[in-house]
Amino acid sequence: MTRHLITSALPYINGVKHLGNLVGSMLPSDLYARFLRARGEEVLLICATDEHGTPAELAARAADQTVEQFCAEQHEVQARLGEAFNLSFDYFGRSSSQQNHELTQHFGNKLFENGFIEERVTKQVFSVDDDRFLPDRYVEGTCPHCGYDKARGDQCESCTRLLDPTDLVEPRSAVSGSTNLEVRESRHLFLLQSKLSDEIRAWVNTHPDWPVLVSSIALKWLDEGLHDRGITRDLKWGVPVGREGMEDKVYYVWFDAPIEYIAATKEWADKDPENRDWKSWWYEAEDVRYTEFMAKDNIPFHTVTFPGTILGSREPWKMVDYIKGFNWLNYYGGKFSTSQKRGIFMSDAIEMLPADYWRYYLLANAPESSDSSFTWDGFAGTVNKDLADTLGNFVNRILKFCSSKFGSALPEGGEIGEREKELAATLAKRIEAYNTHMSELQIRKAMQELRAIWVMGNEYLTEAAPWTAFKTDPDAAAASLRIAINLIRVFAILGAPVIPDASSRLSEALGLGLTDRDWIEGDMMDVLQTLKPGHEFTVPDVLFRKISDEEIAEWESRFGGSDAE
RNA sequence: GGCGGAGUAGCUCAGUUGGUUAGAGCAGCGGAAUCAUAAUCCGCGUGUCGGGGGUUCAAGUCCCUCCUCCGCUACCA
Repeated sequence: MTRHLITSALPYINGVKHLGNLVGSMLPSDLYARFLRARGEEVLLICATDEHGTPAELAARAADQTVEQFCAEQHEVQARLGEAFNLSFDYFGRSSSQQNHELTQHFGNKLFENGFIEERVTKQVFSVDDDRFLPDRYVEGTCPHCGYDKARGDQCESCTRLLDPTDLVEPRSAVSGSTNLEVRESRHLFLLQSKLSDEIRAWVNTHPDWPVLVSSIALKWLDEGLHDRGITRDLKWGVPVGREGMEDKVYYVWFDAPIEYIAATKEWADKDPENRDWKSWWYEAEDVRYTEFMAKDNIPFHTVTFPGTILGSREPWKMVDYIKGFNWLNYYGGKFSTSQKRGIFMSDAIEMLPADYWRYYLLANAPESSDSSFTWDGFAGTVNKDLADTLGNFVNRILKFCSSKFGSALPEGGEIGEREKELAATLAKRIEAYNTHMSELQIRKAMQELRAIWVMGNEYLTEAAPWTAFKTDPDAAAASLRIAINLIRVFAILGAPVIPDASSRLSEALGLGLTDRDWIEGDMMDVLQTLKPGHEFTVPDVLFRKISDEEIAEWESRFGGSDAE
């Protein structure tokens, strides 16, 4: 049977991630993994923090910590937030792990052996006072074209012209402001992507099923011609190149980060080597289907750069089968931004409301076909209407009514008839559509279908009207209540990949002990009669609370989310 | 500048390879019901499908052009 390897783009170590990061890779990867597990599939879901690079070093410096300390702490913060949002990673690794050092060096060496790497001498800006080389964008100065005094060494944000750091007038270090800069020569390894271009294109062409967003970005890069790319940096923090004459150099973060997908799997296996075989997932893994999740900024690295690394190794490593790419989640017209403190961060969100509220809203509004917008109004509307009213209130009304009229167990008596057959038929159709959308990763459509399934419960109740039937024909009321309570079980199971906490509470209320391997299958008439008369239940607390207008107003002002901004 | 994505009802969005009166949810209006978190269910949409031109028996869907927004542009990751 096919095994499913799933990876989420690695969140960068540089601070808590916002809702845009969450919905752009981590959350949908979790949804897919949970869905597949429930269908009985073997799944390995891998994520990790991406810890190397200049921003990590500077963030550590700003926090007055060593970069090792900083990364260790931030990794823990992100791991805990992942747990808080119920992200069911089988392993959440670190790109700074020993395993990744070994694998990154392995790939580097293979590429070298196979003639895809060569050394070149480059000229780089060196900041004497900072005692470090500076990436182009960490050199600031006055733009020679427009006079903007905060132009960066790679591009002037004012006139958008591309620049070279040496073009800048009065250049200074963006790290310290020091103007004591020199241009020094440095030898670096270059990945000869131009030699691999045809192979990469041929590989991309074997995947016509990819979303347009993904393949168009990949082909664009290939059509423009791949540049040979420097894959080492003059930094101390990173994977050492380990080559003679390059003792002070590390691999570029974008070279080692995707390799961490493999290395994190090894980290996972090393925790329990007797029972876990990391290599079977990645090497000659013919029975594995590999799906990657990422936002659109990551697509070139996963469709071109990383595949080039693997192809150039001339070893049979697993390459991605399907890529699910996402657009941006915007916040009142602009991007969520860490540096500008715009938007909502995972740590803020989880303090305000439980994970399920965010999970459902984000997935129901996932930016699949284009950028989508977060608004507080929309968020509260979705939570209140879909979760509290349609789903939560259904559970509440039916269990309260049953318990007050018949006691806290499924009542006996009555027979099911035509109405229930219709319900079963519709339910079967909707579940099939839900399964299809989930399998095809049409996330918003899947959420619409899930919601439609919840609505069916209320429709059924309106038609069966047990509160009316009870007065004249208690048996008929009992029969429809049994069906309705069985629907709650159906909702608990189908909703588990999306709102796992609520599903657990429903499972508990119905005394079911559902696991993440349960799913709804088989004849729907049987499904709707799974729980028999006499089966006991408890009435849970309100499943989802409503968000008030006052809260919306408060959050809008607290997070700067108003159109008047 | 180049490349890519997007502009569809008040709001958020669907609209397969061009084909009957352009759809959903929310909001709004009317009705039913009263078990329930004042929740539910039913009914109601004359929208220049960004503007203009073209191809076609037929275009939101193809072609050209213009406008607007967003992203990428390879040493931020």
